[in-house]
Amino acid sequence: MDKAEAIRVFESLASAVRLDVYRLLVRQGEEGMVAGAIAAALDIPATTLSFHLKAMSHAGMVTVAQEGRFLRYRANLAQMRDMVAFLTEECCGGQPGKCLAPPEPAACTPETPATRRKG
Amino acid sequence: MDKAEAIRVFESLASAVRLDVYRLLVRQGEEGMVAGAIAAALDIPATTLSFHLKAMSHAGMVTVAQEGRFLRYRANLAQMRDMVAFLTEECCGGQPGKCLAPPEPAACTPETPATRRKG
DNA sequence: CCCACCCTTCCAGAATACTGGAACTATTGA
DNA sequence: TCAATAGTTCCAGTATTCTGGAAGGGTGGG
Repeated sequence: MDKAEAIRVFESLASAVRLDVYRLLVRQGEEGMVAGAIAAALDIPATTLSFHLKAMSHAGMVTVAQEGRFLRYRANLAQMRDMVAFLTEECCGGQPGKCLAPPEPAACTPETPATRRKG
Repeated sequence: MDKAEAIRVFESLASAVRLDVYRLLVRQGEEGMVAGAIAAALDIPATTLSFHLKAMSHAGMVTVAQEGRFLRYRANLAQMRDMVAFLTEECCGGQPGKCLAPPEPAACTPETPATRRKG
């Protein structure tokens, strides 16, 4: 991820509407959501939502797939992880010792039991 | 970190100027930088820089300490970690299995126990 | 084909953010 | 106290983004 893309990612999350959309899609997981359903769930006019979805899609934070007349949007978690890696890189590159500690990846614990720790 | 604070954090990183300032401060580490030095390094007018530093400070992304006539700014890495935790929480809360895998904390290798908890 | 439907793009007005010169406050040194 | 320095706030002009109605492009059912 380069600087320009990182900026687009941050812009994708830097407003209440966009953060709401993103969080909604994250909660939906793989199922994602059709544009109209997002608009209904968040009570946003279609044009306004489309404006934001376009920006988020351009930033790679969401993916879009056509299903007949519908457009299904999904959160792209890989892009978020890349963004975190970008920030970590920023940090560690100059000051390894002062970098982010691996704080608690256990909050997530996807499938590696080795990463488990105290609750 | 609540939603409003998260938005401020993202706004702090969503422009080239601010991202440049933040990265510069990260590279400086604990030493930080005085406002005038930042302005000189990045070739930004004092007023413009002050505008952005205020926003970043309000978001908690940088800290400021007075040293005589000077104001020394430092990147607040703890806030960035909290932001990452906020995003992770978003993700894991609804879909633990599909959450961010612990990608490679080894890229950092902090191993300083002092950096474990946030200050 | 034709229409209903879903969503997007177009566009203009509103709102917000950015920029930087001038003035101001705070601190230091003489 | 006075002058110089560091940085901020004030303020205006400029630029950018956001908003949502109207119109347009695809898609599927009849």
